Parts: sequence; C-alpha cells; structure tokens
Amino acid sequence: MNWTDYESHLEIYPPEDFNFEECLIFLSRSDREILHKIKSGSIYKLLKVKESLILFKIEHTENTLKVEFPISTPSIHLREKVAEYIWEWFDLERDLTGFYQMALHDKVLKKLVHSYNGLRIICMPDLFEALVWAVIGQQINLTFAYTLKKRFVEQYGESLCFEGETFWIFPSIEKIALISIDDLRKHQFTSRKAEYIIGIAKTMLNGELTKEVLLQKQDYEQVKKTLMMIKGVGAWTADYVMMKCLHNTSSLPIADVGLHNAIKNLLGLDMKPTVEEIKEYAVIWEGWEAYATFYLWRSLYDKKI
DNA sequence: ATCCAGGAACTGT
DNA sequence: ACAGTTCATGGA
Repeated sequence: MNWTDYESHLEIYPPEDFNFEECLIFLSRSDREILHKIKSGSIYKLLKVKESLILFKIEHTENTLKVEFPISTPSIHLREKVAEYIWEWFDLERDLTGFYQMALHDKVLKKLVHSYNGLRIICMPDLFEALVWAVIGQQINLTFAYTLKKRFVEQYGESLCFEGETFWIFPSIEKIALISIDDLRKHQFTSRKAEYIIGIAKTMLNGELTKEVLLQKQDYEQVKKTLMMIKGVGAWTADYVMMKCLHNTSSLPIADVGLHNAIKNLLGLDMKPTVEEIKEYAVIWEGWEAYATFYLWRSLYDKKI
C-alpha cells in the first residue's frame, strides 16, 4: 500500500495504470446505488470500522487519490483502515502488466484493454456484502436487483445524515441473522432469496465462514467448493464472490448472462455463445479470467442499443 | 403481453 | 454426471 497520512487528510498513490474516470463510470452504473454517492467527480462513502462511522470523500488529481473526512477526522488507526479499504476497493495492489500483454493477443479483449486502460475490478471488500449482493442479483435484472438492495439497506442498515444527504452502511450480519423470511418477503424478496440471505448471515455469525479463512486457502477449487457448501451459493455466485471480494483473478462466472451478451455484442454473433464456446475463448485468459470478465461487463455500458 | 434477467436447488434418469 | 423443472418478480 502506497499512501501518506497528513493527519487532516490522506493521499493514496495508485499505480501508473489506474484510471479513476473508469472507476466513476462503474460506480455510477445505477441511480439506485446507495452505498456511495458521486458528486462533482468525487466519491463519498460511509464506512464502519469498529463501531465508528466514518464518512470519507475521494478526489482524484494527478493520479493521486486525496481522501478527506467531511464530518470529523478519525484517529490515525482508523485513517489507516480507510486507506486499506480504498486500496482494496479499487484493487490497487494488482499489477496488470500480464493481463495487458495477454490481451494483445486476444481478439475478444484487444479493443477493450485499449478503450478501458487502467480500469480495475471494483471490489467488495466485505464478504457478507458480496455474498448477499450476489444472491440478490441471481436470475433477476440488475435494475430490480438494485431496487432490492436499496430496500434491504434502508430497512436494516445504519445511516448518517450530512448536509441534507443520507449515507448508508450495509446491514450487519448480526441484524440479518435475526430477521425472518417474511420480513424480507414484504420487500419483494422471494422466499428463496430471503432464506439464502438469512442463512448466510447465520453461518457467518457463527464464525463458520470468514474472509480470512477463505483467503488462507491457496487452491482455487478448494475456495470455490467451500463457498458452494453454503445454501444459495452455486458456481456463479462462488466465482462472483471470488472475483469481487477475494481478489482471485482466475475466477470466471461462466454462466453469467452479462458475460454472454458482452461477447455476443463484441464479436457480432447472432446468438449468445454457449458455455463450451466461452471455455474456448477463455483458454488464453488463463490467470486473468476475472479481469477479462470485468472488462467485458464494462463494454456493456457503452452500447445501449 | 411476452420474454428474460449478472441462478440455484431439486428431481429423475 | 447430466438434463429438465420449479421458483418468483419486475424491466424493457
């Protein structure tokens, strides 16, 4: 992590090939997103660290991320936690050289890495949030998924008001472990989704599942298998979480409809590719499947047909 | 109206 | 292992 603490604010120094504008495009993809706000090119987010609510603002100038604290400046310990969160959020530890070299030889990715150079996987550092968001997104369109997430956060999350705006924290494991399926059904969650989400909260509350334990496992299949033992987590969700939360660049949510559509658009296919065809495209991606997927998802935001 | 959406579990073979 | 079925709801 490359940063400096200036007591009143922080400066974080991303790698050369980091594109803040691309981050903003991704973070602006839904007007129903309530876990951060974008205002005048700056990102605002509320974070909870050890019972402290911290509102921070990220500005970008000359490839430096300047982090300020509009409400009050937290302690040095918490400032470091904020820096760590941001470093992880934008996957700043990643060296993308290998990805870009590989992509030059790939007909699918070649144009994308040129257009979106510096785009990094926008992560979800919190495992519970990543799992719940993935379950919410299963088999429904993204717009509705964001609606469900908004209801979920506004009903069960913590919030804080500042200058007439409300900032939200994703609901805690403790809180969700105690609600009932019917509580979520009132918000148009299907009973199945409700059951999965509450089950995940209960499993994590018992300490049976933590990000640390998953990160300790080195073997890709072992991590995936562990995740898939959770009811409601299939192959797609496991890969999604490995990609967005565990920073596993080899994860490939191969059943993903967005991935299929992106390839179809990009190659001008008449029909969406089959899983077998995607496996063939993905051979060259080895080691960078997650980044290939993320760049393909990004391409979906360009061409609204 | 109709199709389908950033799927998963269950069932039967 | 593998394919078909069911679940449920809103978006376009």
